[in-house]
Amino acid sequence: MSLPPTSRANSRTQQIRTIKKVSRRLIAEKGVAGLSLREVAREMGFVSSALYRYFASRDELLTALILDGYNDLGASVERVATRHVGAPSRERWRAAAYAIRSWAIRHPHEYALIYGTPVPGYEAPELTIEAASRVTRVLAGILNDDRRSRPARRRGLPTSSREAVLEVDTLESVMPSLVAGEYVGALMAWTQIFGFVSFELFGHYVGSVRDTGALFERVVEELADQLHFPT
Amino acid sequence: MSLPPTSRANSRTQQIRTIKKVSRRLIAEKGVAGLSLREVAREMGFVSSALYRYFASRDELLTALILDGYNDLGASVERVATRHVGAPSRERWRAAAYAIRSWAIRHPHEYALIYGTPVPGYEAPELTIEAASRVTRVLAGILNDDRRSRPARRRGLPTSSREAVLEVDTLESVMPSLVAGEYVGALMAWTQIFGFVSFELFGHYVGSVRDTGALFERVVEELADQLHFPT
DNA sequence: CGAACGGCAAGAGCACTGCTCTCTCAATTA
DNA sequence: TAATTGAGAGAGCAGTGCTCTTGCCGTTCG
Repeated sequence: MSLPPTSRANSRTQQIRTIKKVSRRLIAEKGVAGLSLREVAREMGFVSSALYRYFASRDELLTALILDGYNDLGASVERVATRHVGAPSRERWRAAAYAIRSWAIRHPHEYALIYGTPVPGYEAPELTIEAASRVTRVLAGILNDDRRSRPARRRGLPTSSREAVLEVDTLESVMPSLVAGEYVGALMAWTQIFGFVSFELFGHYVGSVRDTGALFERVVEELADQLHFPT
Repeated sequence: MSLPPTSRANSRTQQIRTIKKVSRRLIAEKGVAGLSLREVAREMGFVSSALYRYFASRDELLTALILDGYNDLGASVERVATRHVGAPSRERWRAAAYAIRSWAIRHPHEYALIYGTPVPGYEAPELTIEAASRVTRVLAGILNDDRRSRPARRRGLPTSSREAVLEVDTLESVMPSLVAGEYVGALMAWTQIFGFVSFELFGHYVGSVRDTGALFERVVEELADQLHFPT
């Protein structure tokens, strides 16, 4: 039942990695609710109580998986945005948007895990919000780069009362070419994409939308218009 | 332990009503995951197996609650839209949008139940999609009434390739003054509101948005602009 | 009027869950 | 080499959804 000495010598982080890997597979197969510590343990060939050496509770394991989810999605979108650096803003924007949707479609259960109903009595550990903001930062970054690259056009967006809407602390230094009103634009575009993907994945478009892919394309273009990316 | 004969005479539908009422309370207190048939039974003063006379499974109870949720939200939005019939389109639109958000804030767990992660292995019974579409229909209805009331302005929206995106069967007869492209507009506005409310309720704006109420006002106005509701 | 019927609740029990505790044994460190 | 630490085993608690059998009681039918 026990593993050979070579894998017994596996480092702690190695074991944690395996636990999360198995958990992810189980979640992908049977959804978040179908994840059971006992089953993970069973698959790894040891007893359930042993898992508590690595994670203090099921919720702690879930939190770790959520964090990984945010980071995986975030990294995926960042990668695409980096690959398209220098490309026309609209194209970069498209690429990022498609990357989000495609990640969600490839990992529906993980998407549900991070953007669906908060699992326990809903607690958002500080750690996660940093990882969670990676997507937003990429989108805002694309907008920022666009404005920096064509600094002439000042759109008449009054920023007076609108700045109060946001927490600007983390923003000011990072994307100087963005006025707060434009940051709101990026945030709203992200909100729209999130709404779309959630509706699509959770089946809320069934019965009204036939070709969700085509609709998404259109939504992305419309958002690009709203963000004033030149055609 | 058993109830007095008067309530023994309660009709079956009455019992079902109580079960759902207690369930809703428990969900409101401890979230969807915290709903347990045994606890419902305990609160009603009888044994868990008795509940299976009324609901074949926990999932069936949940499905019933989901249906009720859709209908409650739908009715709430319809009521507001009806109350503002004849009012300027923009005002009707505002009222409907605020009704959605306020219902969600008042029933966060029920909102999570119907728009969060699909609970079981995710099954969308045909029954629910009708109830689920009530909100969309109200929003599209507002748009339809607006276009009917000022039929002159034909915006140059090419509807050729865009109709293919939608299921138009249920739509054509119900809102004749809407071209498909505009129905998409209503659908997207609803998607945006859904995304906003979900982000707000599930804590995804924590750390970036300070005053969500103010931001929502702004979003509603911007959507009204996009839908071409006159100021 | 009495008997069969049908719905309702009780209770026991199965298989499962998360989690805690103690015990043992092996590897690592002093 | 001896002491310390860490990891897994195993039993056990309280809780879950769900099933099956038993018995009660009001209604309905012969």
